Amino acid sequence: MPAKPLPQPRKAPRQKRSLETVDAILAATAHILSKEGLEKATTNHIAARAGVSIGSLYQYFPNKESLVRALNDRHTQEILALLSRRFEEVREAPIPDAVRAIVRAMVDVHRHDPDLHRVLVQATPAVGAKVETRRLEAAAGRLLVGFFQARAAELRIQDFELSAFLLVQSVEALTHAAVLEHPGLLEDERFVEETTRMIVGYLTDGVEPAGKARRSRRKS
Amino acid sequence: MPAKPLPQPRKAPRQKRSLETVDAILAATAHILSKEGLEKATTNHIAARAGVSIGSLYQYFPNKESLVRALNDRHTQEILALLSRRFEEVREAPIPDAVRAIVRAMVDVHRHDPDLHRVLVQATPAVGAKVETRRLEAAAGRLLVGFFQARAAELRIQDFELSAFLLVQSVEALTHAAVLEHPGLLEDERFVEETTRMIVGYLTDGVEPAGKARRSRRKS
DNA sequence: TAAAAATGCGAGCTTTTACTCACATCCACC
DNA sequence: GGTGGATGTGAGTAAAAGCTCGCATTTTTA
Repeated sequence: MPAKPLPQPRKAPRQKRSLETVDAILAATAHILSKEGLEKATTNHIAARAGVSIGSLYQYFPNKESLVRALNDRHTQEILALLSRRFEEVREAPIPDAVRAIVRAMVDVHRHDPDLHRVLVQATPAVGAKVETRRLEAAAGRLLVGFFQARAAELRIQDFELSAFLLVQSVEALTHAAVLEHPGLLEDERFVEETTRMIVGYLTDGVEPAGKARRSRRKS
Repeated sequence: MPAKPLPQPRKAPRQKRSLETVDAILAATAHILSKEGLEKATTNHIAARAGVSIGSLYQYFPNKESLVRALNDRHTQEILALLSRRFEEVREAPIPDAVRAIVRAMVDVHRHDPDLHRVLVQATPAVGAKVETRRLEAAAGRLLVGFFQARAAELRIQDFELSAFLLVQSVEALTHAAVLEHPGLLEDERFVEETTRMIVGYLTDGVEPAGKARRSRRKS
């Protein structure tokens, strides 16, 4: 992979007028991506929809990639902010409640604008934005590891890093797959419940509230 | 999304000579995709690398998409064939062994040519080939559901379809994430073990060989 | 209010790239 | 060996889309 030209970031908007321009451009990008798809998202089309000239667009975004990147970054930030908050909230909650809250947070984020998320998932690798996704996954992983450390006594997992990787990837994939293939699942309580059950089982050993432990004995 | 023109499939190769041509084209596509990336994979470049004229390429592949599709289809078939075989083999194996075998199969498939897999994962959504991936997931899901039905007595899951969805998506995501971000993990025994443990825990209730059941009692 | 800076404009340039077509060559079959 | 179908060729076409640049307009500043 030969190094890309690496375009200089354009000047940042300073006046109110230009801030609105940038907003309009991003809004148009999001709208076109989610309603018309990636291939219809040409810079000229975006500029037109934003009610802005193509020249103005290139004053703030050095190239097409940076548009998708900007949207993706925003998305990424939102998710991370929400996750941080949730992790804070459940710091001392019972494990099942904590896990459920985190899973539900992920579902909620994606329920907001499924179309946009779908296209971002699809566009992100094509553009160079895999980096951002990776950063998000890493940050989420760190939050999880922190949680594990604080609650180590209640967990039976050994390698926190590895476990965090498994869970981050699984939950991300499940919400994405739901968005892409079974949008209905995002509204389905069972989806959150089963996912929670899987994770809690992995982290602890069984979800049953206590004492109700079942022992299915098989041939050793 | 307006319907695509849907290009007619070109004529199939009949003589040995042309079969070799088709092979060379596919090999070149795979090579360029895995070594130079998606954006370098122009039709002219592929034809050149294959030692074939651009005209010949278009005699057998109606458009660029169909090249990536053909590769992806082949990949998909391989995975499905391997999975079918493995599911057959473990039909009566203890659950943990069965799960481990399936997980390992997925890892093995991706270990073969990680670069190609990486690019396919990245290129597939950009091209229309999401369909094929979905078909694979559906087929894998059916294999899993079949397994669940045969072994229902040993499982505590209720909704086989939903559980199959969770597991198919999780395992696929984990192997892909490993390929993309931590290629080393594919060689790491712990990766297979932890993934297996997560799944077995979800399916049954705890992996401990029997009698060794642990009861971590928490505040109800 | 005048100069300077920031912002906005959009015709059109440039490059890229998928794809065609008219023709040459090879091979099977009689 | 000759005929017709299969196969191979690659210069060239056409369309798309990213992006520039010279200039107009608005806002800030002094």
